Amino acid sequence: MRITVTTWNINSVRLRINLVAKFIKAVRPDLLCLQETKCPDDRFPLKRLKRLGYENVALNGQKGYHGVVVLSRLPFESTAIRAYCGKSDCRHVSIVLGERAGFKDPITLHNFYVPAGGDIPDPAVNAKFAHKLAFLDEMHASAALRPAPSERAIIVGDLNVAPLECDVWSHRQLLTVVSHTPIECEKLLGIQKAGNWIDAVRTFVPEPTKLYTWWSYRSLDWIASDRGRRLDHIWVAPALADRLSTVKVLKDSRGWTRPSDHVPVTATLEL
DNA sequence: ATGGTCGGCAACCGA
Repeated sequence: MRITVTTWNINSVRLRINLVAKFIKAVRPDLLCLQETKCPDDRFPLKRLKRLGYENVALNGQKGYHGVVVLSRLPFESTAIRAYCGKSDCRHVSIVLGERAGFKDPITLHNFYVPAGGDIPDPAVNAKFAHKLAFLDEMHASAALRPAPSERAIIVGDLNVAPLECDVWSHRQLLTVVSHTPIECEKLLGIQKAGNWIDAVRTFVPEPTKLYTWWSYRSLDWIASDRGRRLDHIWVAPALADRLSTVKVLKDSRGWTRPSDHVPVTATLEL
């Protein structure tokens, strides 16, 4: 059995529902994890997505900001939502695939939208950056994000950190820019290390090859300047490491009409 | 060196 998992910060699911449909028709992932849906659950375009084949939906949305969802062609055993930093922000949803989906051994999938962290990389003067660091600390401390050796688990999402030098267009110029400051990179890599997570994307595109998943809207010519960052991630637990067969970053979608500033990242697992 | 653009939702906030 083969499953495909996509993560995509859609930056408003209602505005870009036609781009979601276009992506689905081209890629048809089994699991589509979106972030920044910017949509309350009762306004989510459920019918359209069900018609597109996604009958199983784990929603965690709110009005105006944030919001995550897991859309699935396969039925879930369970879903869960975790609140981080004592806030009601919709930044996490997880699902478990099991016997109903044809898996004897369950697979847990976490979908995260880590706070972006504002502009000033100093937690003493920027509460948004302090929130981001606290959020990463809470992820580090979470037992749910430290899978046992036999446990089949996946983390995806817009983690809003580009941890490696080759995850940004200029390591030197971004050292003081939120998303690539040393403290964030250390914290993100610390979470990865504590859970023995494998960075699925870098399994196929190893360092030092440059690879990005986000290009700012504030660029006259995003493709010519190519000042990107790799903010969107797929990590797998050790039990799934040798099951990865492909990873694709759909850079073309950044050039679609009225695009998201993030592009979809898709991993394939042979189970 | 700075400012540049989006989306939500109705004045700015967040990215």
